[in-house]
Amino acid sequence: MSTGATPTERPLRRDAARNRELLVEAAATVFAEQGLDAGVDEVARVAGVGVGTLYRRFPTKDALIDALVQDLLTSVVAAGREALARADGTGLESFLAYAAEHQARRRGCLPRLWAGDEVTEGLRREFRVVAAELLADAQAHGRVRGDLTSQDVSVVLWSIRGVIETTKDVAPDAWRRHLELLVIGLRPSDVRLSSPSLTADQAQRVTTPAPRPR
Amino acid sequence: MSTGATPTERPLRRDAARNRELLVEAAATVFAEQGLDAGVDEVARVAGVGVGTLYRRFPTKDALIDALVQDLLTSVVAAGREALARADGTGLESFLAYAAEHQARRRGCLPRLWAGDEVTEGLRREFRVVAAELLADAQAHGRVRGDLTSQDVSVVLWSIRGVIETTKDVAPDAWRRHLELLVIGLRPSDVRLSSPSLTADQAQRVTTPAPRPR
DNA sequence: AGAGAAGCGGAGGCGCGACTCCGCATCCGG
DNA sequence: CCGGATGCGGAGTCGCGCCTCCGCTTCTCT
Repeated sequence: MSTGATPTERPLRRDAARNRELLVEAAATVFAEQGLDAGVDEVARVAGVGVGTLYRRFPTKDALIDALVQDLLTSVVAAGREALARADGTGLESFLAYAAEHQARRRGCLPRLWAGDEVTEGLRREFRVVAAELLADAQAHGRVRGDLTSQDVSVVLWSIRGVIETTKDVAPDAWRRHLELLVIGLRPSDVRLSSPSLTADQAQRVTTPAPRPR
Repeated sequence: MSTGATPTERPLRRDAARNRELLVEAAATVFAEQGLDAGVDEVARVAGVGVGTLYRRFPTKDALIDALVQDLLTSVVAAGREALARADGTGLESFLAYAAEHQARRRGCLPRLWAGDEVTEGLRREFRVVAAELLADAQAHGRVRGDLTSQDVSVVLWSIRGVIETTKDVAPDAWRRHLELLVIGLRPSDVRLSSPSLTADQAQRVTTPAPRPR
């Protein structure tokens, strides 16, 4: 605990704070439009600041991307907690919709959303916890199959990611119908599943690749 | 017609033909393990040839990737035709399984599978045709919802892509269970879908981005 | 077996993109 | 209203990865 990681280190001058916002916003836009290998200079240009400014606030391009990932994961986890509070079995479904919606909005950082980096790993852990609780709630109310695991919930979002990344700007809403079909598939049914779920261990390792190759 | 594009231009010396094979194989491996921005030199190294050899056979890195895409699309389309020949309504399901399986095997080129390049666009067109016919067959036998469109079939594969890319080496089979759930969702049901399908036009534009930006 | 075509390797060139540096501008407490 | 601290910009550096080039090797046809 103590003075964790993200907390305020010092107030940051007013203009500087504003520039930070501009940068994050610009990064979201640029990466969404051109993919993660858009140039850093382009992000700075769109934000209307110099590259120097960018690098003073984010020591590295990766750090900038991580900021986007943090934004996204934070609001998704928060939404999950909220949905969970209803405790009426409908939380899981609306959570999936919410999470999908936000993945679409912040599609720029999707390739890094589930792919490692210890900074954001804590948030992903929280995500897993919330997902498990939402699933338990939905199962308790008989709204989804009993043989689902919390890993299956993650997989749903990974699949939505595929749809979003493929349909990109042409049809930014294509994921909606897909999610509807998928949710129907999650409902209790007498069809047995023959393939095993991911284990909790595997699901965790998916989000934290090996040591430090990249 | 005439002497199309892919057909034999000249027999190619035996060792050269073998090297070409080695290169494609190496590319599949390397790109699968390290992603598409693995170095060209690495591919050559794994294939056991020099970069010069690689570039004599494939004028550009993109051309090498396209070769992988062609491989994949060709066998998927072929499998689709075969499944269609059964004409008993089960073709769609086994086609999806087959296509998913092959996407997993050739996961190195997934980011380019559905993303433009006029060379492979012809194959994607064939894919769309086969998918539509398989869907019609399945619907005629009452095995899937009547309100599905052939675009929905494509979307299923795009979503599988997301699962494969995310679970990568940790759990290369994770997509199986997901596909099972998805297929259940495709079955006829009394739940109405509230989101519209992609239009045929949109689905086509997804696979052929703008002019020549990139 | 010999000749010439076809193929091979890998050292470098070249361009692009992440990051650094430092003289100048802007903010804000007294 | 002034001075020092904080922040800014963008030209330049550096490394990396795609691709070229050319002297040598290997195949194949007679």
